[in-house]
Amino acid sequence: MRIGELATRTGVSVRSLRYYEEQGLLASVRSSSGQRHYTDQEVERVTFIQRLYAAGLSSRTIAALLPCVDAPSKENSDAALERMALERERLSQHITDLLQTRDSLDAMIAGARRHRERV
Amino acid sequence: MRIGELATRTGVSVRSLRYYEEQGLLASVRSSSGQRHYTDQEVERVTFIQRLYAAGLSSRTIAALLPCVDAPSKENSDAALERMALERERLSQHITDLLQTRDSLDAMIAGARRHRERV
DNA sequence: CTAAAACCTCACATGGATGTCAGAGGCAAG
DNA sequence: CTTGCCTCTGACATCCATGTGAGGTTTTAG
Repeated sequence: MRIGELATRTGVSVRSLRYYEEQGLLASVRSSSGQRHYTDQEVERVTFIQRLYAAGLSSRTIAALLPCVDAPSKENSDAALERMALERERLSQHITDLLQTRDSLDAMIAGARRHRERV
Repeated sequence: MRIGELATRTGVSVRSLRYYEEQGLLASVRSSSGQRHYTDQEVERVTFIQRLYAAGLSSRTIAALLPCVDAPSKENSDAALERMALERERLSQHITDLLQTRDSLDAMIAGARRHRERV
């Protein structure tokens, strides 16, 4: 498929897909005229990239991890393993924070509700 | 206390504190010479603001919610309640996504570990 | 064959929170 | 009083993912 279809399938803008390629996160096969072509596999990969972005990882970090997903090997696994564990920890901490924040929000909401009914 | 102390106590830069004030998130009492002064209360408030930032809320949104924390009233509670519920929902969704991402990361890590031991 | 739609590259713009610098004034300790 | 640190405002810089537009080629549909 071409880039437009990948974009609509993943919900990611064409611009972003090109950016991912520029950052080394996403590969494409070029037709003789220079147009990018992708396989169905890439749909999954793009959503995975999006997920990592949502987890707060930067392009650089994602670029460092992806090779390990693609082809786990001695060279990359050692360094990447550590990095993944690190990011996993950061993510866990972040989730904990967010849960706490949600509790705070809930308390705020409950407070507002109480106030409203009292009046 | 003055701004420097608030900064070190909260771990937030002086620059950011001034920015919060500019955005209407944080108030200060000015001395005759124009220096900002804060009470201990503000320490808590700053960390709360940080928490909301970490939850992905923007300054605008935070500014819209905070009045409701400060002084719940008929005027603000009605609109803010809805907004809070909305943000609460967004946050919940985000947490769900992150949990999924963490699972993916765990799978990646497990894969790398397996590979390493196999070799 | 032609027109519309999709694609290409390059480059500049945007937004949001923060960093940083300059120039000036404030305040406490020696 | 002076020295050194803190603070003030204002402005410009930065990072990063994305948007946007120009100018040009390719593909597709009629």
